[in-house]
Amino acid sequence: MSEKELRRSLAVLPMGTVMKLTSLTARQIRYYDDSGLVNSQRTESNRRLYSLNDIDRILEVKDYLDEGMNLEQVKRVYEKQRQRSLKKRAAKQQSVSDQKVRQYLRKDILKAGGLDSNSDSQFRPGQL
DNA sequence: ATTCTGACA
DNA sequence: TGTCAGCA
Repeated sequence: MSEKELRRSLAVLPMGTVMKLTSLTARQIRYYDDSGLVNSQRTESNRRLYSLNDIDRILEVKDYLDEGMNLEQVKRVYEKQRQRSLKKRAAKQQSVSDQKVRQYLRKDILKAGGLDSNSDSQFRPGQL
C-alpha cells in the first residue's frame, strides 16, 4: 500500500471533527457507523476515530440516503461492490498463477532442448 | 470539554 | 432523529 493510501486510511479524526467535515449530527454518524458502513477505529477509552476514507464513505452514504435509500439498501450497494472486488482479485491471482506456470514450462523446455544435443538444433521454444 | 451508550417522546 | 441522563 502506498504512503498516500495509508494516510487516507489512518483513523485519527474524533467525532467532533467528523461532524464539522460532514455537517451531520453525532447521532447520524454513529447510526451509519453502527450499521457497519464505516470502518471506524476505537481508542483505548472507546472513542471513535475516523480516517479520511471514512469521511468520504460517510458523505457517500449521506448522498444515497438523501436520494431516498434506506440503510439496508445502502448496505447492499457496498456488499455487491465487495463481491465484485473479490472476483476481480481472484481473476488477477489466477492470471499470476498462469504466468508462473508458463514460466516454469518454458524453463523445462529450454533445459530439455539444451541437454538433448542430438535433437534438431534449430528447435526454438515458441511462446506459450 | 468531549464522546459514549441506552432509552423514550 | 432529537435529546436527555449518567459515565468515563
